[in-house]
Amino acid sequence: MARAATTTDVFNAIAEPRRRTIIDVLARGDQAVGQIMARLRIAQPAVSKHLRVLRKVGLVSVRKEGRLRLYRLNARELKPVHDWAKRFEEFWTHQLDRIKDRAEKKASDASRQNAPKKGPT
Amino acid sequence: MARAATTTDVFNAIAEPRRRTIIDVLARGDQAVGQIMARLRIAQPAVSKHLRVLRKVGLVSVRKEGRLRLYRLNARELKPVHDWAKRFEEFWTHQLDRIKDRAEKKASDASRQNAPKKGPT
DNA sequence: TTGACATATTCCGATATGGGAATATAATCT
DNA sequence: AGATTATATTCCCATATCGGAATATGTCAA
Repeated sequence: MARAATTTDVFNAIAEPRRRTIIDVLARGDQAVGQIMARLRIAQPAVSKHLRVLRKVGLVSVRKEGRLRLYRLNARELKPVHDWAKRFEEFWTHQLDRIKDRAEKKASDASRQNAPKKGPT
Repeated sequence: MARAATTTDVFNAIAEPRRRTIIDVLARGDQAVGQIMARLRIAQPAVSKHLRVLRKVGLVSVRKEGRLRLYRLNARELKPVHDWAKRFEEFWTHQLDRIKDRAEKKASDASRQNAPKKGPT
C-alpha cells in the first residue's frame, strides 16, 4: 500500500501547507480562484488542483457566478482535527509536572509487563 | 516537486491514521514497540517505521530499557495543529447564521471586485 | 464568429510513500 | 559461543503526489 490519497480524509488534505493557506483565506469570506491565486502566489492550475482536493473531502464548496467560481469554506469538516488535537491540550496548558509523573507511572507499569527482569522500585 | 515527506512537519506526520493511533496509545503512558504492535495489530517493522517518522518530527522520543525501546509522546508538538484548527472553532460552536451572513457579505464584496458585470442589487 | 478572460483537466516526471519479506543489530539468557 | 527476544533497517513495488506546460471548457463581449 502506498501513502493514502490526499482526498482520503481531512487529515490528509490539510497536510499540504498551501491547502491550509487556502483554507485560511477562505475563512475570511468566499473567494474566486483568481483571488486565491493572487494571495498564494502560485499558478492557477495548482490552485484548481488544491481546491479539487479540498472539495473532495468536503472542506469547500463551489458556486458559479458568471465566469467566476466562488469557493466557500465548510469549516465544520475541520472539527475532527480540532477534536483530536484538543485531547492533548493539557500537555501544554497545564504545568507539566503532573503530566510527566502520570506518564512515568504508566510507563513503569508498561515496562514491568514486558520486561519483568528489570525489577521495579 | 512531489508530495512533501511525511517527516516534513507534524501535519504531514499525523496524516497517517496509524500514526495518530500510536500517538493516542502513547498518550496513556510510555510504551515499548511490542505493546504498540499489539494494540495496532500491525507488523513490527511497520510500527518501527511509523515511530521513526514520529521521532523525526519530534512527536516522540525514545529511551532504552534493556532490550526494549520505550517511546514517549512529546505532545507539545501537536500544539500547532491544535492552534490552527482552533481558529475555526467558532464555525461549529456558534450558531451558524451569523457566520454565514458574514461570509456572504465578504463574498459579494469579492465577486464585485472581479466580476463587476454581474452587478449586485 | 471571433476573441478575451476564468477556471478545470490532462499529461508529464521526479519523488516519497507504506507494507511485506528478509536481514541486521542489540541485549539477554543458557 | 549459540540461541532467543526486541527492535531497526534494507530492499522491493504499486501507487499517488505536486507542479509545470499545454490544452480544454465555459462565459461574456464586440
